[in-house]
Amino acid sequence: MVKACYDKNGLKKGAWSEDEDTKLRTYIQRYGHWNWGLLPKFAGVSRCGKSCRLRWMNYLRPNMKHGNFSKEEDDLVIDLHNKLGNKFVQITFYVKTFTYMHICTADLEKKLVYYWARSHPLKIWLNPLFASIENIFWVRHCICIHVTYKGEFSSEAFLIDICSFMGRWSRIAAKLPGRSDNEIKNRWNTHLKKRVQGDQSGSTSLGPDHDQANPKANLVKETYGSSNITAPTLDDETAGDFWTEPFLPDDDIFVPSGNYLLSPFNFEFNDYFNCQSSCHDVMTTDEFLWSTLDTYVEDNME
DNA sequence: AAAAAATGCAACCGCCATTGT
DNA sequence: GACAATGGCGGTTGCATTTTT
Repeated sequence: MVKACYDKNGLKKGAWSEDEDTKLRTYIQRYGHWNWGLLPKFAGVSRCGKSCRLRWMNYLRPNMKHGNFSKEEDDLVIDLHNKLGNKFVQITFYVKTFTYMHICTADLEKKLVYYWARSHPLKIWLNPLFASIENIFWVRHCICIHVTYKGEFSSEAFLIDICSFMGRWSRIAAKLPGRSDNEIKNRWNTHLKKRVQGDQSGSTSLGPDHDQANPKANLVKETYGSSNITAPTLDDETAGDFWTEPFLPDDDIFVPSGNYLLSPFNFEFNDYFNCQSSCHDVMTTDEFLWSTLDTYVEDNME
């Protein structure tokens, strides 16, 4: 029997009872979770909002799986953990906030882009003599930046995946339906970490350039590989200026033409720099980009 | 059978990001 | 820009359960 304990505000802590679960589940299914801070009071649960949120997200949500992980799930967690080992905070494209505030046409888009960019300042490395930003807008969880190259009459669209900024466990959980980030984290810490360490003992899976003290540097290496592209850094003093150097490699291997789907943090992007020819098709899926845009328009236009 | 140790996992805590004013 | 409220994440803890001695 779990002993009930209470915090200084008289709110219950510790394991949830069936009665509490029922109250919380019933309330959220009927009214949704509009405000976690106020919800417990309305749901009749003597818990803090954070505790309610955690209980819902990790246990009470519909379609949550419980119990043992299948081998496929374990393998997927290991694989994704290997790829997403460090939380991705590397920003590849930068745009100075005010620069595009007037470019956005719809107020909603402006607001969304503004709030996102305030915390994740973007900067695109463009030379105004050669290119200009045509439009910036919101497409589901992505920001789409449409650039036109002057003189060449060509343009391309950069689609930046905001999910790239989610935490590691959340990103893994997104690939495992029915599993919460907390559950996956526990699974990793209690089982999979040992399994992986056992597999790796005596051999290192990290590259010779891997710098254990500097994961960010590794990420840059992994992202840009051995190409001549200069990875912009958040610490760069010049990063405050919009009109900086063009985001182009020193050689002519990577010359943008046509419309590219560039999601700087997904695996296709990384692979692209490592094996440009074989991944070219993935990168030039115009159809995907424009069908996504069509969906966005359908969803948001009268 | 009982005690000790190990394990697993739900829940908590603190920090930081996000959003509103 | 400053501040406050809220939300989300990662690391950790505490306790129930299982395994070992």
